[in-house]
Amino acid sequence: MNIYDISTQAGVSIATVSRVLNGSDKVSDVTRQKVLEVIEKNRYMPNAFARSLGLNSMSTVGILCSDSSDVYLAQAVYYLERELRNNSYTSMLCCTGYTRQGKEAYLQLLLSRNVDAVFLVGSHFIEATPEGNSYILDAAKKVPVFILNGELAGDNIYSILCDDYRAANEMTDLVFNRGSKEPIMLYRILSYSGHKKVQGFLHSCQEHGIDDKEHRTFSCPGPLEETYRILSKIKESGLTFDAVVTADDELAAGAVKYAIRNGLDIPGDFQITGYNNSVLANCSTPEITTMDNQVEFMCTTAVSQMMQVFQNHRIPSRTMFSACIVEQNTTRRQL
Amino acid sequence: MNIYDISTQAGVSIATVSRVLNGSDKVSDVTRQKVLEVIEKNRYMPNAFARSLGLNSMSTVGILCSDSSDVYLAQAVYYLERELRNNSYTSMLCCTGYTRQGKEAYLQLLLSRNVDAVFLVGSHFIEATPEGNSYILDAAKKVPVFILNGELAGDNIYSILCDDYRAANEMTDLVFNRGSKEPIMLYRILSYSGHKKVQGFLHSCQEHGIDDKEHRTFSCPGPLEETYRILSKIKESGLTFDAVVTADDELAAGAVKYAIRNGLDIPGDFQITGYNNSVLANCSTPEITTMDNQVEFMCTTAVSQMMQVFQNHRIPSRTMFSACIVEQNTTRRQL
DNA sequence: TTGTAAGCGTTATCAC
DNA sequence: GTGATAACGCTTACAA
Repeated sequence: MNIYDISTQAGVSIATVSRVLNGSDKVSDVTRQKVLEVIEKNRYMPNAFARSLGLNSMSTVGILCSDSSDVYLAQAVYYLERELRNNSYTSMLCCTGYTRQGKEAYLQLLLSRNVDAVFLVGSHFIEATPEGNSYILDAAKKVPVFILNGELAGDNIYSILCDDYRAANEMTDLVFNRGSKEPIMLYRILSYSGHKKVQGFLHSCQEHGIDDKEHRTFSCPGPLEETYRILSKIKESGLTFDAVVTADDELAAGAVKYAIRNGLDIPGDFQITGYNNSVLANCSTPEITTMDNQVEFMCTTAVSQMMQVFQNHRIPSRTMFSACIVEQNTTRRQL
Repeated sequence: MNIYDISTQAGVSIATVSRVLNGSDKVSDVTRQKVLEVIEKNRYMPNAFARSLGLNSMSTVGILCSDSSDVYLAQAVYYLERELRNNSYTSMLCCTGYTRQGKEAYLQLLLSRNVDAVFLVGSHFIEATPEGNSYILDAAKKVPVFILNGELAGDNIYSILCDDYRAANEMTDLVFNRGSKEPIMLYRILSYSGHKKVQGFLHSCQEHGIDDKEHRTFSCPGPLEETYRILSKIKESGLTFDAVVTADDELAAGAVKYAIRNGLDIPGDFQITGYNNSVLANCSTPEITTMDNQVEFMCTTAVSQMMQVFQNHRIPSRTMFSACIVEQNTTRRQL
């Protein structure tokens, strides 16, 4: 069943059928009615491939993320997809893993499918060296690229990101205000946002006269139990600490485990802060003080920027927004 | 830059270029080399739309799920996407929400994009009445439909699901064996799998001589704090219970909260079991005994079944696999 | 082994 | 308002 069959049955040309399908007003009501009837009767649906070939677009965008089962990224993917669909775009999801190779290959894959735009979700995508990011610049020659929670300067590239530096700085300030004398920080890796968070932590330490601050940040890329082990090792090494500022809620949950297993009183002896305001912060008991980095806002902003770009509006190449602290029971005495 | 440009530059016909692109062996090495060179030089990529129009396929499948930010569904989406990509298919993700309307609309949307198959992830898709599922049967007339963790009989429909009845039954048995005298059960809603889990719980209660078992199952669709409230209410109502068997890890985390806030000793006074073996089970302290329902296996199986269907192999319309208990510290005294 | 030409099912530009 | 007809860029018989 194609447009020819419909045109024959309705006694009109395919051009007219096409006009009806695309809501052109240059069709008489009588004709339109007749055509619609035939379409309805046959449950005809126009062929998407032929349509895309003509229009050179399938109203589809690519979402690239390292791992869509990560609680934070899963949220982002969810909101992105919702907003895109609200704007009549469908989403192709590609999980790249964390290797440069994967990221490049799957970006290529999306481009080969002629997507209209690409969203890179998560700061993992940005490498430290310019050559490391050349594949993104290449992609941007074909379609607009939106980087969520990461930043890269370049033509046709738009970065939408949370001010992680300031957020981590404020979070560390909070911990000091609540009585910590010697906090440490746990982060995953020094990705774009990981780096910012560490800097924010260090700056707050500086302001509060912590001398050995450079030795108070620790990478912890592994799963939950590793967080526990790393904290135990830090303790054994002789470094003392009374608060753990972390780069995500899972790390914080690991720190809660450490505190409970060691019989530490939270938040009296030991404060903990998370990041991302995810379900993990609330699953934990006590509920973890965390940072709401506004994933939903980030995603709606990104999609709305995409729509603007498609309408040839000029938009800023960099949009930064602030996060806000959600204080719960790992920094504040429970009510 | 299209196939004509390449053919001109290489001094061959478009048919030959096409053959090279598609790895046909009916091309001489010399010609192939020349063509590949030109392709390389121009960084030519064939137009996906034209290609799909000719082949009537874009090697794309639709993944429909109610909410991809749900920890369990996010896992499933992740594994599905990975397996599909390994088999050279890309994934269109559509989150439908929980209304019948949404599910139907987005299934239509995917079909209108000419996907090669559809995956329905989560038991929410199956309605109690046959009319409620007619839209799935309709879809199956066009493309194979794979239902993950749900079941529906029909031509071209394949159900891959975990034996939730047996799993819940075994989990409840475990709780009895560990000394519980009066367990209760919390479930989200009576979806296909929700129903099975409740039945499994009831059967175990039956076996263990619990008389008022019908009054010991409770729906708890809301977020974490609601679980706490519901448990408090049950307590107030006068019903006593010493174990909570739940239908997912988040419910279990809520039960842990309830126990801790009430100063109950876990697992001595109070046992808790989760479901799904998600990160939430391990984030909690104590770590929650949970059910590994093998999401990864489910997804790889589904995708491999899809590949078989595409090769016109006959495969069973229903595949059920068993789950296995991951016992942790909410049922067993910590080592 | 290579080339010619006929689809694939739309959209869009012209005439009328 | 409507209808021919030419793109769109590929795959694939069939012919050579």
